[in-house]
Amino acid sequence: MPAVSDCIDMLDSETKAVETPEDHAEELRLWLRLLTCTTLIEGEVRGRLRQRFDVTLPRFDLMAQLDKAPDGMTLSDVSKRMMVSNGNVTGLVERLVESGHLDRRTSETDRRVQVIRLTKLGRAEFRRMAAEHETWIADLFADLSPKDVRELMRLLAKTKGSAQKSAARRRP
Amino acid sequence: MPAVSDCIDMLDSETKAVETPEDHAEELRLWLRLLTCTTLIEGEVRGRLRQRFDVTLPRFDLMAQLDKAPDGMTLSDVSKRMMVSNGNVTGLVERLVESGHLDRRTSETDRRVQVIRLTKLGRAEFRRMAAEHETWIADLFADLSPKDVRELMRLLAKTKGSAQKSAARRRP
DNA sequence: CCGAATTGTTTTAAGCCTAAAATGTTTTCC
DNA sequence: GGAAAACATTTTAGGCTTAAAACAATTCGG
Repeated sequence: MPAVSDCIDMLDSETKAVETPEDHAEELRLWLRLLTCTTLIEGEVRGRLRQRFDVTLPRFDLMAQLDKAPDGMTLSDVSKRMMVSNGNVTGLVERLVESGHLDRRTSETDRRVQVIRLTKLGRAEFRRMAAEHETWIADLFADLSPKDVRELMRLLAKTKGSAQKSAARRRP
Repeated sequence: MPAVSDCIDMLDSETKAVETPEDHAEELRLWLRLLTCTTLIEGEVRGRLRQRFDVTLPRFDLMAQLDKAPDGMTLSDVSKRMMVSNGNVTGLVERLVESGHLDRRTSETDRRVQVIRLTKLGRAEFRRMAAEHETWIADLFADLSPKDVRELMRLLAKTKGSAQKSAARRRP
């Protein structure tokens, strides 16, 4: 049987007339668990990349973006895709050009734009790492059934949508 | 109708006699989506903390750990809980002691150990931030029904367990 | 009891990351 | 055409983060 205060809360939330301090402990716990999972997996992948290939995770991520774009990408594109700041990409690219994994040139048609591509070396090294990386991920998620995976995909898609809407509300 | 190669794969995966290159594209997509969700929410929370309270996310996270431990924690405890390196905590604590949010003292019984606590100021400021933080999280997850939340919690618990097992397999 | 592991923390070196300001380029629109 | 807005990138200053090595204190096993 619901307590009186619960009924009042329900009325409030329906009428939206009064703001009562609502309980969001469940969402908070969900967020912490989501963060834990990501941190756990990310740390594991970071460590394996370092041990097996002596490469950092951000470098790998950047190369992964470029592998999907044979014609190259602009720094802005990369920055949006990776959801990191512009300045971050500048430095990352600098180091990867230095090590011979990336090729960088100024666009012919718009001199503001820098187009970057994987070099032959970069692509070869990335493919080699990516193949192994995929097995790590499979292993990390090994306990999930195909149905679990589908269901998680669905719920995370909903989560992503929800978060994007919330972000847009703040920064329209 | 399944292709012949699929049947062969299924036999292989049952008998475990032959290693065939299996397809783990779904798990990979799941991992990328998980990472996207976390990055999205984390970035949003980071920005709001900075705008509203001029505090960084790591500082907030550290204070959150200490708020749950009135008797204080050792640096190692904090490091494990936050899943970050020891050296990271050292610097973070340094800055928070400097700003008057934390109190740090050497343990009486074990002179290796540093025990840190929130100061009165630290606790007050944290509580103020935490209250608002909770509403942000609620808003970010607003599109999820209570059932969605429960289901996500369950699947992420399973994911966490799976990842921990996988990590333990590599580093026993 | 004492040397050897173990544990807790700090230091070091390098890289990652952000927000904000600065720089150079293109587009817009009067 | 030219000023103003928008865009792409870099720079700056500061903080975060890691792995590995160094240091300090305790515990363990003989």
